[in-house]
Amino acid sequence: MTERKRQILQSAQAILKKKGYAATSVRDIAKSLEIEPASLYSHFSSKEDILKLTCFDMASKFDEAIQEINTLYFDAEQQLRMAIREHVQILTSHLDSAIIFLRDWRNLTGESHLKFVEKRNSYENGIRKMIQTGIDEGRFNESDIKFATLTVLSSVNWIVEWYNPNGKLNATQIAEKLSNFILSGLIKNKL
Amino acid sequence: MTERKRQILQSAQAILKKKGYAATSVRDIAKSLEIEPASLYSHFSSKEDILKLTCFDMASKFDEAIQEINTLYFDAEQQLRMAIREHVQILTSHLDSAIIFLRDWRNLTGESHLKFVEKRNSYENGIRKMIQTGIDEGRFNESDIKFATLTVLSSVNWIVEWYNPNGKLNATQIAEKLSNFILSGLIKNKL
DNA sequence: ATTCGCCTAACGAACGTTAGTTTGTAGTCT
DNA sequence: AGACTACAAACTAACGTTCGTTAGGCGAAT
Repeated sequence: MTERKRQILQSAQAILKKKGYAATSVRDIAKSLEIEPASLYSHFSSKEDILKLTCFDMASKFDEAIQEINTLYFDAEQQLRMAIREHVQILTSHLDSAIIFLRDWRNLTGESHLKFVEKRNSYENGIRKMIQTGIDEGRFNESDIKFATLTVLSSVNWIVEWYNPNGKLNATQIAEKLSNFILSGLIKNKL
Repeated sequence: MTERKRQILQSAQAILKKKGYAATSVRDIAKSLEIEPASLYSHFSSKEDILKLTCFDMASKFDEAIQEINTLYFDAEQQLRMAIREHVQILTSHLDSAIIFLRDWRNLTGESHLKFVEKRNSYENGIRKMIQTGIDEGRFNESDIKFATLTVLSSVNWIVEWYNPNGKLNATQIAEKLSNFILSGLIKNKL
């Protein structure tokens, strides 16, 4: 990927974040770069190509994070804390891409769509396993495991809807607070 | 609203839910009803009209729910539990509309957009007040109040992404589990 | 001499919407 | 009972616009 391509991609993502993929035209993207629409096709093969790159780029980041965590032999609580921290870190440090990744992946077509869903399920599965381990270790409350997984992911993902890079909470602080919140819902009371 | 109009609206919402507002054409909607695209304009003034009706209909439901709860003088925990239960109930019993409401409101333009954001903030404020009351009463942990509010709403709203009307958990059960999860993150440990 | 980035020009398709008309049905008057 | 009116709901046909994309060329840098 050339420097210029990355530059264009970034500019495109800023608009896609604002307007959504389907509501954004190739001409919108070109305009923001002050080039002609046709010029984009020197860098990308199609509009969907931009979406594909964005979505799978983000998916890889999450993939790497969870795989790295899994190679470390921590207990379930520590693993989950790390996963949340990494997840928040990825979301907040690539906010534009993150929003597109979470909101617009549905617009992927054909094989890309299938592959994406697969990757997403695989990540979800990774989180699920951590929670399951916590239950097996007797540290987490027994609960509907799918429910717990999705609740965890939802609180984490919604961050992108309100996170403000200039706000008073930085990514690390958010991750910390969120971890505490989530884990207090999972961990057994020590009576 | 005539019976036929309601019927068309429902059919339209089913497609909007699947494809998203921006990616759905007037012709798509017409096709599913087996009528001509132009015929839709006997019932709606524009494509956005359909979106407007859907979004503000849902907004009213949430509005009514929170106002009713506020007239009951329960303590913060009870209020929040009721709010979550009602919220889940509304989402799950109007799943198509709910998804459009949560995902596509950004496509509203002009005054509608402004008004919607206003209504949304007002609801968010209602939840925030409940949490604040809980803190003031000394029952909830002190915490960043905005953060807490958004985390609560996020876990609740994400339900629409995975809720299955034919799944093993019904709306009431989900509300119950979710309330427990959320409140265990808010309520002070009784040491 | 080749490649890169961009251009102009234009394509066919799909878009939201309109104007004006037809059809079926229900109620009213003779 | 049959004719007349009124209205809702659909139709046909088309409008101007915007869409994603392609073909082919031009200038500057390597």
